[in-house]
Amino acid sequence: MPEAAEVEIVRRTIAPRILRQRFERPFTSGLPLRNRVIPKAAFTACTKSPVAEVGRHGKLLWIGLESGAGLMVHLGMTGRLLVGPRAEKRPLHTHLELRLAGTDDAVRYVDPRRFGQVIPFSHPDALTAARAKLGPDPTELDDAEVAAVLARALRRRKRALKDLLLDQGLFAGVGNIYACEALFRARLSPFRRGSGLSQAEALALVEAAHAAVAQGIADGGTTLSDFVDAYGRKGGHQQSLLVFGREGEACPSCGTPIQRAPQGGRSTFYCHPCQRSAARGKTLRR
DNA sequence: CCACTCCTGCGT
DNA sequence: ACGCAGGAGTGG
Repeated sequence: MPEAAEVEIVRRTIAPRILRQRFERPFTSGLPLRNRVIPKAAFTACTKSPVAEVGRHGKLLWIGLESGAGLMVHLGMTGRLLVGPRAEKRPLHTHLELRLAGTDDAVRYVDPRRFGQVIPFSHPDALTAARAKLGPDPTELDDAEVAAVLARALRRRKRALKDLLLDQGLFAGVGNIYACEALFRARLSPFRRGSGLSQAEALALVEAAHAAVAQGIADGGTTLSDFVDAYGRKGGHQQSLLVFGREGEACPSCGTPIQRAPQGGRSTFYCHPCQRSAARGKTLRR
């Protein structure tokens, strides 16, 4: 559900509510997240010092404490990070609750499918290690140097552009929605190989990924069914999606019906005429 | 590259 | 009843 834009909205809405606050009295559901059960005791280090930072890199969100300990959060498909009155009924599928000391509020991690993760850490090295596996975040792709490096990296890979966009080691935070949107914006076929791109095309794709995610953030994120910010409010970008989820609808550019095709086990939405394979460009199917 | 896994919920 | 879902990992 959440890609970089949605996670950024969560970060922005939760940060002012928890910065300088201290957690206490963790509650855990005891159910595994991504097949792992985290014992409640593992969260006690998170109750010793106040929140110093709420950060994000791609889809990875973290809450850093003054002590250097903290929590990494990955929302998976259906994860929500909510803040609100602890007197309110705990939502179904709440797997972690941390009360905010001296207030009536609590932070809750809610995740029906349990594909997400909440990982406590006691030293910031753990965070550094996790971030080291990620490529640049789309929000930093307006940096000309970062964009050029990434464009060159794209041209060295043989995989299909759609797969490359979903590779978190290349574009941290681009998921299925924004990958489709970026390819449409750049007018590139999802099935083309990275190695077939010209430098200009590769750069256009990087810029399109940046623009697509930036628009998603400006619109408060995309809510297809699950996404909400830390206050439980839905996003608005689903109204402005150009191709994602619009199979059969008219392409906003040429009017041809949008196509859907399986790719890498997931759905790719695109406009066939607008996103042509280059005349000589090798395509992976289609 | 694909198939399959982890889960719940929703729309047809 | 079945297919599909914004993610990510594994194993072939």
